[in-house]
Amino acid sequence: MSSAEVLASVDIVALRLTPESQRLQVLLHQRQRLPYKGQWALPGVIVNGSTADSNLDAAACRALAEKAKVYPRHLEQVGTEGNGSRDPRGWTLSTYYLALLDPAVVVEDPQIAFLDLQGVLDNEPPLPFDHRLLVERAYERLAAKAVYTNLPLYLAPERFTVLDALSAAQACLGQPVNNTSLRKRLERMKSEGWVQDTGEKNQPRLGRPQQLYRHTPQGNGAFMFDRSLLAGG
Amino acid sequence: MSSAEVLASVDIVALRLTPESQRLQVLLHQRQRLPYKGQWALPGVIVNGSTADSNLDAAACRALAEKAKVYPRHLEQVGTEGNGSRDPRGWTLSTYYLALLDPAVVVEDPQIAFLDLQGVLDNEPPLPFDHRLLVERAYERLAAKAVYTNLPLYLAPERFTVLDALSAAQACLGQPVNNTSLRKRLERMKSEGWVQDTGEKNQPRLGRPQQLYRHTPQGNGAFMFDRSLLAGG
DNA sequence: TGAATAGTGTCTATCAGACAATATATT
DNA sequence: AATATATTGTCTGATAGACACTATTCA
Repeated sequence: MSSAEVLASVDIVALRLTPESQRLQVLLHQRQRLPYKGQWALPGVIVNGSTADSNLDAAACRALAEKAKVYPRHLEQVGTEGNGSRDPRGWTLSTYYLALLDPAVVVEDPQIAFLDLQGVLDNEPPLPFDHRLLVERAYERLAAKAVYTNLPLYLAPERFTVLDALSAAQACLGQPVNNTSLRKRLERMKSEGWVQDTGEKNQPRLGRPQQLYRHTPQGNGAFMFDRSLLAGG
Repeated sequence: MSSAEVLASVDIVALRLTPESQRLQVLLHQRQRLPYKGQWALPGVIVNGSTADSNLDAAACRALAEKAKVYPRHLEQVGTEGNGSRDPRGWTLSTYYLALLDPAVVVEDPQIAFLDLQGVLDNEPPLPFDHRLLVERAYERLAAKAVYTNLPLYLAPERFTVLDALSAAQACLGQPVNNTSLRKRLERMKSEGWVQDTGEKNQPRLGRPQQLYRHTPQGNGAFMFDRSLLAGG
């Protein structure tokens, strides 16, 4: 029943905001091979299979580049699932990553699509393997980190307004976020060099123009706040 | 250079507090096989190799049970390292876990030892493979979570005093923790059922007796506080 | 001028943290 | 009584959050 080696793959849960910045979408790709040929699934590759990989993170980048020609703003490993039932081919491992994309990314490949995250979590459409579970875990990671880091900003446009940042945070958390609190967080990040005021403005259909900011991460990690955004429930 | 399958293992970074509750120690085991036979290394097993594993978590439990006959209070997956240079046998994957042990655990097996965590991080003794890196990552996870969860309590004795909880937190964070803040956290946990007052007391050599508490987790996750313990720097 | 939207200022509640005050034991 | 330790209470500071107020545009 068991052998010394197992089939190992890397799967990517790549998220972006819809153009209206209201909802999250998952990048899926239509499988070209068995099993589950033709179904929408997470982009992934076999680790160090027909293509050599220097390490797992490189394999993750390769998966996104090969399958979707997309380069993420943020990429982090979430976990590894391994058991004998997730893949009909036998005992397999999948290390899965959370990737956050620029909302401006375009994909013309018809085998690639962005589907509504909440739909996927509700099994619409159902994904093969345990991909729905992987999506859920990756989203949980994002939601947990959105409470006390700037992770949502990696989903906002290159130059963003306060409203863009607010929408991103709300999409990550799945609930309303206090406008004042978010502004204060942006202020603090500005004073620490993580956000810059571009000086430019964006004119909405009506009303006062919106200031445009730019996200300028100082280092690899995320900016950590020392309080939860959801303290008051 | 590459094949369809890779060697996958699970390694455990199991920590406990020293009897004086001042420092953390890592559980290591003396390797019985090549490579690195005779050296102190993390306990681990080949996933679904000569022994079948229903899933990765089960393999992690098996590693601890087989190698050290130890059962952790808390076990969580930290990450997976995979590359061609970490193991002389070729391209390998290791999924590594953080395990928190009761300080009362005893191990009589001479092939098992608890070595000082800080020493191991300083390469004393040097560990084979990339085990030092895995230890570092697991400890980073613990330190990060100690800031806003009750994770350190899983390292405290079954019935603990405020001082025990304080020592555990300090050992996890690697820096002093405010006594008042910790007491208030215990108060809150008590009001939410996560800590119980046993009514018993412990008499130190001198001075007022210490109240003894018991840690009673309500569910699988950790208790989350909505502020950092280290907000003031 | 009025509607719509953006941005600022003020106040409250909560909790980390410093520190003083009190309680309970041993010698 | 003196000392040591634990525990309680008081005060300050930072910041999330609610909300009122001001600013800037278009129709």
